[in-house]
Amino acid sequence: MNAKMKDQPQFSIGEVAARAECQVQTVRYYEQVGILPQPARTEGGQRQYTAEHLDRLLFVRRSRELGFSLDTVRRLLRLADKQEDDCSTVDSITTAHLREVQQKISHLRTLERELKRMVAECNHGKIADCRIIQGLARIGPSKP
Amino acid sequence: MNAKMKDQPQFSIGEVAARAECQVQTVRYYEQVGILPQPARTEGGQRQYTAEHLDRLLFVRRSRELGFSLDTVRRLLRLADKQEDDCSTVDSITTAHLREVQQKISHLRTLERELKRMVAECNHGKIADCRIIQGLARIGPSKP
DNA sequence: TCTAAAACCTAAAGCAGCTTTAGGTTCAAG
DNA sequence: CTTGAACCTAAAGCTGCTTTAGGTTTTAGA
Repeated sequence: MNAKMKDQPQFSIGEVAARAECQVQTVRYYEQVGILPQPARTEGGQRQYTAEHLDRLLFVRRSRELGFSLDTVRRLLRLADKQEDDCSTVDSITTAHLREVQQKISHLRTLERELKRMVAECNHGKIADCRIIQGLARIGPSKP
Repeated sequence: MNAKMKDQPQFSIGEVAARAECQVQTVRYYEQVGILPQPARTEGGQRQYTAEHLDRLLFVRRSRELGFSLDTVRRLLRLADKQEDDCSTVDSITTAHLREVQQKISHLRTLERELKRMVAECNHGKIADCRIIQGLARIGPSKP
């Protein structure tokens, strides 16, 4: 068995997109912004992906689903390629992202409480008396 | 006292922006997209806002802080102007938005759990053995 | 073998909700 | 009267794709 075997192109763009559960255009977009390397092409100019490309795309999609920005995904990909490096950077990137997620949650919970209160206060009458509209119109919390 | 009194222009764009705690450019942007009406101008062409404009801007900012889209803010503003209408539409817009916020929270909580698990599993060694990277590289949950 | 449809290609614009940049003009204080 | 802060417009930039327009290639069936 020679080394060529593992390099044989195996997937069209439609196939990798389906396996990664994303759109074909998204795959092209990732190539365009340098997240995915340029694959080989057929004589007619169509992209041919290897299993390695697919793995990389799956990594990207999974990272995106977890809410990492494309820029962070780029950093994670670079780190993933340095197998012998220490994983502390990966750890701190993930921890930082976790904290961002937690902050978003707490912000949304504040909104949730506020919206619930507004809905609860609504007296279902005319807009002139609507507490929701009054709540929106009222001056913000930090006004002296 | 004549009716003119309440129409006297009172604020520059910098003043309304400061009171609404937003940027000057944001105020101009709202005018551009039809969220705020065009104010009078000085001879030199600078915008002059009335108290009414300011109220409207405060309404917009407060709605935005609660996460309503600009399009929804437009609808709320239209409703707010129809004082004698029933407020049921306002109620349903708010309730629908509350549900969206709750969905976002539950999505973020899923991410939070996942990220926490990944960070906890990290063994702080080499990237080759990093469970976080492995977690990102692994095939998604719905693969047979 | 031919043909029609499905899948692919590029380049550019569009979405939300602003922010930033560039290059001026007006206003208010000293 | 000058200077600097605040204002003006128009257009581009941001994120992460999606959509549109207008073609070319591949593939499955007759």
